[in-house]
Amino acid sequence: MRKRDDIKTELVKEQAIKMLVETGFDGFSMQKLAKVCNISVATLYIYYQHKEDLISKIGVEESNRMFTATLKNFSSDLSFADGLKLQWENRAKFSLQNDLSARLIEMLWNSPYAENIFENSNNHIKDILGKHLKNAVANKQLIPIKSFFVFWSLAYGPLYALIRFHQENKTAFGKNFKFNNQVMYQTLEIVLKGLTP
Amino acid sequence: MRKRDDIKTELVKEQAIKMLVETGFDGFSMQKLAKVCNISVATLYIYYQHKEDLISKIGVEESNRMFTATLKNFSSDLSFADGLKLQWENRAKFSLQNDLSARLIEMLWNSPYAENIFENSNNHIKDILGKHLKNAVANKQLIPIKSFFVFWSLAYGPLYALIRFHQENKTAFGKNFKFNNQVMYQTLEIVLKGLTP
DNA sequence: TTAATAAATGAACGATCATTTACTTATATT
DNA sequence: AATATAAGTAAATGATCGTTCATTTATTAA
Repeated sequence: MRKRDDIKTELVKEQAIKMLVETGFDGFSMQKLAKVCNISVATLYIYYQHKEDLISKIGVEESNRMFTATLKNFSSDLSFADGLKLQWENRAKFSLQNDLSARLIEMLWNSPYAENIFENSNNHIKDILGKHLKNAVANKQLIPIKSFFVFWSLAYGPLYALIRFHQENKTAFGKNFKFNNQVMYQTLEIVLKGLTP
Repeated sequence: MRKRDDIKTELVKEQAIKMLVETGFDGFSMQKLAKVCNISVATLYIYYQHKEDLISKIGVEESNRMFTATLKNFSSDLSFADGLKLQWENRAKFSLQNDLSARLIEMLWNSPYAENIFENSNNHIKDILGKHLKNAVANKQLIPIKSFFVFWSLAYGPLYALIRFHQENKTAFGKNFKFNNQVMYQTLEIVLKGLTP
C-alpha cells in the first residue's frame, strides 16, 4: 500500500479552480490541468472518475465550504437583525478571502453542472433560514412575509449584488467599485429598514 | 451578388443560444451547431470570424435586447417609485418571455467573455439610472444614498434574486418557486419601504 | 526483508475540436 | 443572357480533447 499524496491532490483542486475561473469551462481541460500540476493525466483519473466528476466534486466541496462559513456562529434563535448581520459578515468575509472559489461557485450556479452540485445541499440551509424567518415573524422583529423566496430576495439579494459588483471590479458594471464594511453596513441598514415593522 | 439568408442567420443565433444554455460552454462546438442548423461549418465562418466572435456578438446582441427592453418607456424624470416599478415590470417581462436569452446573459456575466461583451454597454445604463437616482434624492422621494452601487443593490438586487430563483426552478435552491406579479409587487413594496424617507 | 498493493506514470487511443481550402451555387446588376 | 460576386459547401487539416492501458514506483504491513 502506498498513501495518496495529499499535497498533490490539493494542488489539483487549487489549479482546477484557478483554470476554470480564468479560462472558463471551455478553456479548461484535463491535459492542461495535469501539465500545470506537473503530474500525469492518468493520475487525475485515479483521483476522479472523469472530467465531470472532477468539476462536480470540487464544486460540491467549495460550496459546502462557503455554506459552512456563512453559517458560522449562526443560530435560528438569534434576533432577526443580529442573525442577518452575522450572515452578511460571514458571507462577505468568505467571498473576499476566497475570491476564486466564490467566482467558481457563481459560474457553477449558472451552468448545467448546477443540477448535480446543488441538488440537495440547500435543504439544510433552507431549514435553518426558514426557522430563523419564522422566529423573527413570531417575535415581531420582521414584517409578515409568507414566501421564503420573497424573504430571501430582500434579505440577501442586495448583499449578493454588492459582492458581484466587487467580483466584476475590473470589467463591466462594477468598474471602480470597492467592497468594504462601510458600504456593507449602509446597505444592511436600509434592508433592515424595509424588513422591520 | 447573392443575398445572405436571413432565416439561416437567425436560426444560427437561436440554436447557438439554446446549445450554450443547455450544454454549457463546454458542450458547445461549431461543428455541432452547424449540424443542428443543417448548414456547413464553413458557413459559420462566413457569419463570424471565429467561435469567440460568434459567442461575443450574440452575447452583445442579446444583452442589448435586454437593456432596451428594461428601459422601455423609462425616463429619468419619472418619480422614483414609478420609475423603479416600470423597470421591474420590464425586466421581469423580458426574463419570462426570453428564458434562454436571460440564462445566456447570466452565464456570460460569470465567464471570461464578460470583459469583452459588457465592456462599454453599461455606461449608458449607468448614466440613465444615475440621473434618476439624483433626481429622486433631490425631490426627497428617496433617502440619501451616496454610492450608485449601494443604490443598485437595494433597488434591483431583490428582483434579480427572484428572477434567479425562477430560472433555477427545476434545480437547486429555487425548487417549487414560481415567479408572478403578486410576488414581484410584494417584494417591490418592501424595497420601497426601505428606500423612501 | 519481502510480499502486497495502491499510487503514479508515459504513451497511446479514437473522437472531436476550431479553422481553412478549393470549389459550387445562387442572385443582383449590367 | 452574361458577368460579377458573395453565399454556401464538402472535405480535409493538424491540434487537442477525454480516457485507457501496460508498466513502474513507493510505501505499508507482514
